[in-house]
Amino acid sequence: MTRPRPTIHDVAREAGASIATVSRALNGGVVSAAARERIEAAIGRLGYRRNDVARGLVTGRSGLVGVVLPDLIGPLYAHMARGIEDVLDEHGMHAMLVTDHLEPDAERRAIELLRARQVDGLVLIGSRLQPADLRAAAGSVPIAHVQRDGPDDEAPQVRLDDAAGVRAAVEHLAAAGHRRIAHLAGTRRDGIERREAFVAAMAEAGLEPGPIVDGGFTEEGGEAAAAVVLDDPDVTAVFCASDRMAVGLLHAAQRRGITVPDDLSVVGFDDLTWARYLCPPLTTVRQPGREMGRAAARLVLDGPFDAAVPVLRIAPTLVVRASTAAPRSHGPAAPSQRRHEPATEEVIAPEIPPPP
Amino acid sequence: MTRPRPTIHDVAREAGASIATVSRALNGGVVSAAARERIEAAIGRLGYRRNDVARGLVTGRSGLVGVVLPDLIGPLYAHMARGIEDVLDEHGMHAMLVTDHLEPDAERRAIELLRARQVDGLVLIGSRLQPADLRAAAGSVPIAHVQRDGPDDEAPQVRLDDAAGVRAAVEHLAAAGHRRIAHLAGTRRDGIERREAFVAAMAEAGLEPGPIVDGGFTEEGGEAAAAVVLDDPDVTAVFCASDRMAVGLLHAAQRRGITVPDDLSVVGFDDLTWARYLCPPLTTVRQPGREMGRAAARLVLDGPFDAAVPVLRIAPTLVVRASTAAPRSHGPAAPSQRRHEPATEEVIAPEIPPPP
DNA sequence: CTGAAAGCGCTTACAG
DNA sequence: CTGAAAGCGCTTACAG
Repeated sequence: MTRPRPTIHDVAREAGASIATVSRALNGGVVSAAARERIEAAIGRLGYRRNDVARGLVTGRSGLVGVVLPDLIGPLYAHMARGIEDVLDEHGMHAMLVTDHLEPDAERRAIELLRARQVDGLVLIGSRLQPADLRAAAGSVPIAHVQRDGPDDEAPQVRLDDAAGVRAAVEHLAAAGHRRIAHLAGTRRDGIERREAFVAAMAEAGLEPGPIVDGGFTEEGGEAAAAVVLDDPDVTAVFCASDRMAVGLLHAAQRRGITVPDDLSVVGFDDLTWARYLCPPLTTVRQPGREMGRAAARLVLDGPFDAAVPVLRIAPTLVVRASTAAPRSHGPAAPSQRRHEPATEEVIAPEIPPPP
Repeated sequence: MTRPRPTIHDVAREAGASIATVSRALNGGVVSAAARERIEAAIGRLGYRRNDVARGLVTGRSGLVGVVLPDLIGPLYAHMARGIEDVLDEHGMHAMLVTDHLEPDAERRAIELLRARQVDGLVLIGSRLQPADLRAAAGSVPIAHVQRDGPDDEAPQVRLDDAAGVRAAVEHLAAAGHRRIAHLAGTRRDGIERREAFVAAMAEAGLEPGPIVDGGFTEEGGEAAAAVVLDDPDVTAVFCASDRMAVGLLHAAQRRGITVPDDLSVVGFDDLTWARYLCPPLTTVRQPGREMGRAAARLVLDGPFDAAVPVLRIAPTLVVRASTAAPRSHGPAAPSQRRHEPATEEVIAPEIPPPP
């Protein structure tokens, strides 16, 4: 059972053909019916499987796209990976996933490793490498970014339309009657974009932005930042730049006896798997990870359709659950919003403004 | 920038050495200091990176371990993958992940694909292939299983000590005073093991098992199965074979106005990321996915230490949160258990019985 | 339609 | 310590 695996030579001998003919049979080239039959029989008898590594060496294509992502645990990244696999599958290609845990050094190593394995392309999720370092590590391998964290480079990228998501959230809150809305912000590039979009959306709604506090995107950060926000008695709603911070906020509020949404409305961002399971179920901006992954994979395989527009924006949707309601000063909210009924949710796709 | 990548020949020419010497320098062989210096300089100038695919072809080792797992979305599988990567990293090796979405056909294809890429080993998570099919697909590539779903084969495997986890859950419930405990079961192999362990643990506690209903491990299944269980007025507690079924049960209970844990105690299984976020936070049996992945990776790299014990059992822990309390007939539970305070949790490591 | 030959980018005895 | 040569398992013009 542990005898050396059969090679194309073994098949050729067994079938009474040359290896060139076997190779053609394997790759759908022109081969007489008789030869094909003998070869297939030999393959079956020997249990032969082509060595794709050797094949890749001569064809110069590995059929592999390298994916470097922060981790596999965050459901958002996993969804993106799934989207990438969707389109690679259609092309008979496969993904090789390497995690970098948000460390630039690990990111560089991951890229070099992938390059040494001759990947045909690279999808980088949340890359923070500087353009020069990136190019040095990746050489001439084509790249597509998803939600790149570092400054733009020449590679095409797909990003969430963060501003549209923020606008939908703020409009939802403003329409419910909230006037003083706080923001828990994150420090990455998309956090900054969301923060700026928050200020802009508030202005559009004719409102002053409430307190803006950095929560670093994490539960703990959200919990710490919550203190500042909850001390402001005029704040009736908080828009968080991530679901993880929203959880921290929810805990902090509960500890202080502040009831959501009666005393405070909370909106998250991402719609992670568990957002619907929170107490109360969280109103949040859903990030379509799988679609973003699909778009990136297409970008890396086909290149951008229009090199002049290297950023492809994907539209998020607002998912309205039970963590938002009218502020107390407006009287009790409708009964349907008082119940924490996870089954009830409403999805709002924000209007995407036409590209400038 | 898109000029062909430099090869070992280019480096040799640039450094005035032979490719054999360059190869030795690259692999830490004996090379004069002068030569090594010239070679390193040449590598830097050219931006050379070794082609690991070509290297693998001659060494016969790819440095890759193939991992086939149901999906990347389930946090448990992601943790297992992380554990596998932990130990591969220590060995300078890497994982190639392929998902099969629980379809045997996809599993077979995944294995063949991985074999064609010359993986040095295979870790199969939840494999359901028959031993013969498995061997046919994998050839002579070493295999280690994690929580294998199909019947045992000759490959070493790591499994959760399901029975120990079930026992801890049942003892916890029995100690709280519950007498009639129902079980939501799953149909996979580990579901069956948990079901049998449930019956055994109830007997040990001197109790008749309550109703046992199949919920297929899913939220929907749990919700459907819950109906049967909730119709039994004597049932005061339910032990679910998965957190996902527990969520379904929680929803069904809420819809009927049954309060957890006041009217009903609920225990889950797995401790998925969001179990602590449920209403109320879920008492559950934590499956140490990362450790299980680590153990499997060691198994596939080193082989089993003792071929006579091909099943390595990993101990789970019971995480006590707010979804369990004394049954109502025992009077109101302690106040600390009435509050849904996610911060409060108690971890109980069940005693692992010595191997027979 | 078929086969001999060159070559993909490396490593590894084997001589020197 | 170093280099020429063979070979890993394939594909692909090039002749026939």
